[in-house]
Order: sequence, then structure tokens, then C-alpha cells
Amino acid sequence: MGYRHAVGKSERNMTQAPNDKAARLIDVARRAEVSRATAARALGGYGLVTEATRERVLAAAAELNYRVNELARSMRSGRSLTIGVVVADISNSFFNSAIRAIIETASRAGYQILVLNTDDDIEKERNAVRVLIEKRVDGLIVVPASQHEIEHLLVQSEPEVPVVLLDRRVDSDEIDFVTTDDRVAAGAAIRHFAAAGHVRIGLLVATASVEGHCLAMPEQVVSTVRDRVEGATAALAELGLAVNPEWTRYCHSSVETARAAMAEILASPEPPTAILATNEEMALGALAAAQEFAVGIGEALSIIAFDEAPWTGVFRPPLSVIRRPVAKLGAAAAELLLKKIEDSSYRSSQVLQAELIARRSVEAPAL
Amino acid sequence: MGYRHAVGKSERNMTQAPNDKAARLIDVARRAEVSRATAARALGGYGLVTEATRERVLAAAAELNYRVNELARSMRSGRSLTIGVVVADISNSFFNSAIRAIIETASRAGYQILVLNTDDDIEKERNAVRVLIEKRVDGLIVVPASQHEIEHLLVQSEPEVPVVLLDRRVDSDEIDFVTTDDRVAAGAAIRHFAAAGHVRIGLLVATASVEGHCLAMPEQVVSTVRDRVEGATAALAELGLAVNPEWTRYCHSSVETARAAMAEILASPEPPTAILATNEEMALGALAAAQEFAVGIGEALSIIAFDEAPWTGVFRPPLSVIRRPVAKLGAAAAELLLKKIEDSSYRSSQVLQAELIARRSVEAPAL
DNA sequence: CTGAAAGCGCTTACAG
DNA sequence: CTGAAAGCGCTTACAG
Repeated sequence: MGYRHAVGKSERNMTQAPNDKAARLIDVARRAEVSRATAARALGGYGLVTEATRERVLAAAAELNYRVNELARSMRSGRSLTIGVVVADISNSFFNSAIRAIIETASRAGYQILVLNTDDDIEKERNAVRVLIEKRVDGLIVVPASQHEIEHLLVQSEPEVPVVLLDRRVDSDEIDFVTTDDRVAAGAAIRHFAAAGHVRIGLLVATASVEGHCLAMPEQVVSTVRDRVEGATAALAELGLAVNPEWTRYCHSSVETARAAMAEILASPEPPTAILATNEEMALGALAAAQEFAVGIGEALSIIAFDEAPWTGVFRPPLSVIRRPVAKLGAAAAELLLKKIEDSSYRSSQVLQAELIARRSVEAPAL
Repeated sequence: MGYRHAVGKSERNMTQAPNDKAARLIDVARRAEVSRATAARALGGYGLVTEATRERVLAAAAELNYRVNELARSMRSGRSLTIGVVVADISNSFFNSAIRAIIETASRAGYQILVLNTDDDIEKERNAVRVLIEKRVDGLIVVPASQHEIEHLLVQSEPEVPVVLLDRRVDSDEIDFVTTDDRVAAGAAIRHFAAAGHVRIGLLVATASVEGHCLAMPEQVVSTVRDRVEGATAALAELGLAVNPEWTRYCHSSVETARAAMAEILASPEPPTAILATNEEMALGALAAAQEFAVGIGEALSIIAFDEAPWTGVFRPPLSVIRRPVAKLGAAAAELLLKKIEDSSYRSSQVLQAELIARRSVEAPAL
């Protein structure tokens, strides 16, 4: 028994990778008859290797179908070349366009993206950050679910993993962010309504902190929601226009909830003649309710929506929208994060400007 | 100098993690005064540890803010708990809904998702697969850009990394897939048109293998495109309906291209009275052109679109659509992949059924 | 119940 | 220009 075992061992060809396992650096090195260090240099394209040696190594690697083990490389080098993206909802068209830009920007720099979804649940967000830190991502891009509960973004690890917030700010000067100026954008929308002659203006506000819909703004809202509501309210005040709480609803972000909320608004004794919808779902819900009540868009009801969904220009009448530079937002977040990865002391935040695209869903109110 | 250096060294407290680096297992073990093996058992919740030891270790880990290094764990255990997803376009609403389902299904099983975008470019796809293999993903979900160029999906590595195709099939029995039956779905759409009395039926077909738009089907198309065209063509033949090449266009997948193509179709001497649009962009382009030509939807032109984009039900008239079970598709792909990761001999493919949602965009043709 | 040791597959000084 | 050796931070047999 012992003898047979020994024979088997000595017969094993040690210059070839076992064919049931992935080839390793040492298999390539043996086949090319060099050391692992030399093989690594030839494959990695750094350090000094003679042309003949390099060719021998590359040939051996090709023959063995060698793939470097990035896990091992990352562990040794201390860089995983991976970025974590923690987002509220990847199926939201705004966020996934941003993610697309992040993937493109990061991959150009050699980084891959781990994407996690939170559904704006702070507990899922904490968990997502923990998992990503454990996977040793080189940096994090987060759409934070809460403006206040941010400890997990501040003290996640030593040495610090750089974090960039996307789309939303939080209550801390310690974390860089890339956002749009939604306060100004909401104000511009209100002014656009007012310029067309509207005096009764309402809001359909999407927020994750509400089941169904309600009249008062929830305590906890993310910065974009607060910015849009405050921007609109401030503009209304400046214009001397009345603010009737009956004209506004805070809704769980779904078309059906928005439709129900808008139906309530339209059924009220003195409904608004203009509605600012804070996202695609709110806009679609408003449109659906308006159809139910036979309220013509751009006639009895004017509407402006945040974010330029692809259908808004084809809808009849075409919808006036606030176009946020979503690709630029994602690219800027990725670029900022890459700089912070290079230079841990690098600090910068950006606020991009949105643009009001006036189309025919806003006209003078019927009198 | 040498003396001071030595002193500095001896003064260093070796029972604590250096405060400029992440705590390691050995730091936790030292603080808890146990071996690394015991610390690992306590933290990992496996093997035998006394309650007292466990508590000491967990306390030490908490004090040091210890995070396991998944890179090291993966290298040792041979499992990265990571799945690679290679998709044509993450900002496409169909694919990102599928990705959402994949993320949810996989994360419930403890897996994270690396997402890469190919824009249907086969070279980018090869590169994506290579990178993911190098990162040692435990499995791959791929939306293949080509039906034929698939070597990179077959012989990518030893031991084999399990692969599941999403949405599209390829020319190989070796790779499992999860798709929808688009042949049947397209046939159902044609029959629905015919039942309403249409005899001139055209197609607006999105395909990445074309710049602008053209009349003939390109040589290289992905399986969904071929299935939809063949399903429609077969149904037309069975119904004895004419097929006029002027009624159909193959388009780069953008609203503007589809609009231009549809404008050409509508300007032809005897335009079709019904159009099957193979995705959201095609549908929006068709609607835009119809508006330009003052062709009423559900009147002079009937339309059915693949995939139930959120706006289709709110549009006037509401659009008839082919609803594909996208969340189910993503979840099924993830579940299948997880099974294949557990059991490398597991083989299975699924074809899910789509559903025609008849709404008011299809009516009898004006005579 | 606990610990010493080997090893996952690389890269990085260091020596020659 | 090349190689021997150490070490990244874990887990897994194995021994006690």
C-alpha cells in the first residue's frame, strides 16, 4: 500500500497543472521554466524580463489558459479594484442611468462594480455597507436612505474606505456628495406655473417613509424630498401664492398610490390647477387620475415632473419636465470616488444644475 | 539611532491592532487571548467553543471593530460568494428589473452581484467574462450579445464556472438558459391584430446589429429578435396574410431611430394598419411618428409593444403590450445558477410564457 | 474544547 | 535580468 502510494506520487507530472483545477502562476512558471517572480513580471508587464523569457511565459500562460487570481492579487496588493454601489432602487430609471455611468467611468479605470439594493431601508443599507467593507471594496457610492442615520457611513472601518454620496446629502460635513440643486429646480417649476397664470399649485411628493399617502410631510425624508418641497414652498411664498395643504400629498412611490392621492386632490372643493410631480411614478399617477376625472392636461390641469423619462416627450400633450443631468451625476460621483481612492485626503462635493424643459403640459389655467 | 529604533519596537504593544490598519483575526485572537483558530470558530459560529470563550472573542471583535476579510476567506475557502452579471444595457428597463430580481434572490443566499455592461458589444462581453473569471466569481449570468460567438462562454476556465443565459439563447446545448417564449408571443400579437381585422401588419424591430434602420433582417441577430420576427412571420403565413417588406424596419434601439423608420413606413404608398414594436424604444418611436402624421392610434394605426413599460397603461389610448414575467425571469436565472454552483452537474433550462395584455391601442382598421 | 501549522495564489522587497 | 523567501488574512485538517 505504502509503496503503491509512493509510486503514484512520483509519477505525477509536476511541470503541468493538474487538469481538474485552474492553472496557477506556479504552473505557468514551471512550464516556462522560470520562477514565479519572473512569471509574474512577464504577465504583469512590469519589472525587467528579457523578450525571450516573456514570450516563453506568455506562451505557457496561453497553453494553460491561465487566468490571474484577482482574489490573491488583491489580498497581496491591498486593492480590490472593486467599488460598491448602494442604491435605493436599481429598477428606478434615474438610479439605473446613474449606475450605468458609474460602471462606465469606473471600468475605464479598471474597477468593477458591486451593486446592492436597499429599497430605502436603513437596515438593509447598514448591512450592505458591512458586506461591502468585508469584501474590501476600495470605495463606496451610496444613495443614503436617511439624512440622519449615518453612523455606518462614517466609522465603517480603519483605514477609512472613501465614500461618495449620490443624489442625496446627509447631516454631516465629513462625507462628500454629488447632487443636483433640487431646491432651485422646484422653485423654477413653481415660477413657471405662476408665469402661466396659476395661483393654485399642488405637489405630488414621492417618499419612502410613507405607506399609502398622507397630507403632512413625514418627519424623516431624504434631502431631495425636503429640497423639492422647501424650494417649492419658498417660491410660492415669494410669489405671494396661497399654500393649501389639501393640494399636496406625500405618497409611497408607486403609480397606483399617486393615482389615488391625485384622485383625492381632484375631488376636493377647490382643486389646484397645477401639480408638480417629484418623480416618474407621481407623474404617471397624476396623469391617470386626471384621465379618470376627465381633466385635460395643459387645460384644466398643468403638470411638471421631475426627471425626463423617455415617454414624457411622446405623451400627448408632451410633459414639461425637470431634466437632471443623470449621466453626469453618476460619472462625477465615480470620478470623485476614484480621486479619493488615489488620495485619501481629497475632499470635494458637487451640486449640478437641473434644467426646466417647458413643453405643452403647462398652459394658462382655464378660468 | 539603532538603539532608539529598538526601543520603539519593543514598546509597541503587540496585543492591540495598530490603530492605522483594519483589525485582523490575529488582533482579535490576541485581545481575547486565544488562538486564531479559536477566534475564527467563535466568529464563524462553527466548531466547538465554550460560551465564555465565544463571548470574549465577540467582545474583542466588537472593541476592535473587526470585519472579516472576505478576500482572504474566499481565497482559502475557494468560494467568493460573488456572482457576475453581464448585461447588454443596465439602463434598459427590462434588464434592470431582471437585475433587481437577481440581486434579491442572490443576496438572500449570501451572494453579491458584480454588474458589467456590454452595449451588446461582443468584445466588451469577452472582456467582461475574463475580468469576472479573474475575480473568481462563483457563477455567471449573461445576456449574450451574439448567438454564435460564444467560445468565451464555453471554455472560460477549469474548473468550469457555471453560466446561465438570461433572456437569450445561443447555438450550444452546453449552456443553460432562462428565456421567454417570444415566438409564441409575437404570433399571439399578430393573431390579435388579425382578429381585429388587420391585413397589413408591419414590425418595428430593435437590434443592436444595425446603425440607423434598414429593410432586411441583419445576418447576426440575438435569439429574441429572431424569435419575434419568425413568430410573427409564421403567424402571418398561417393566416394567409401578405408580408410586404416595406412595412417592416430593423432599427438601432433608440426612440429617434424608430421614429424615423416609422415615418418612412407611414409615408409609403400603402402603409400597414398595425405595427408590432419589439421594445419600449420602438413603441415610443412609432407613437411619435404617428403623431407627426396625424395618424390616430387605435384608429388608422393599431399597435402592440413588447414589454409592459410603466407608462403604457396611462398612455391614451392605453397600449396593448406583451407582458413578459421579468422579475420571475431574473429570479429563475439566479436560482438556477445557485443550484449549479451547489451541484456542478445540475442542468436545467426554462422557457417562461409571456402574456398579451389587450388594451385600446388595437381596434379594427379604418376602411 | 483549543492550538500549532500548513496553505489558498499571488506580489514585493531583497539578494545576486 | 532572475530567483528564494516572506507575507497578505484567513480556514482547515490534525493533534492533543
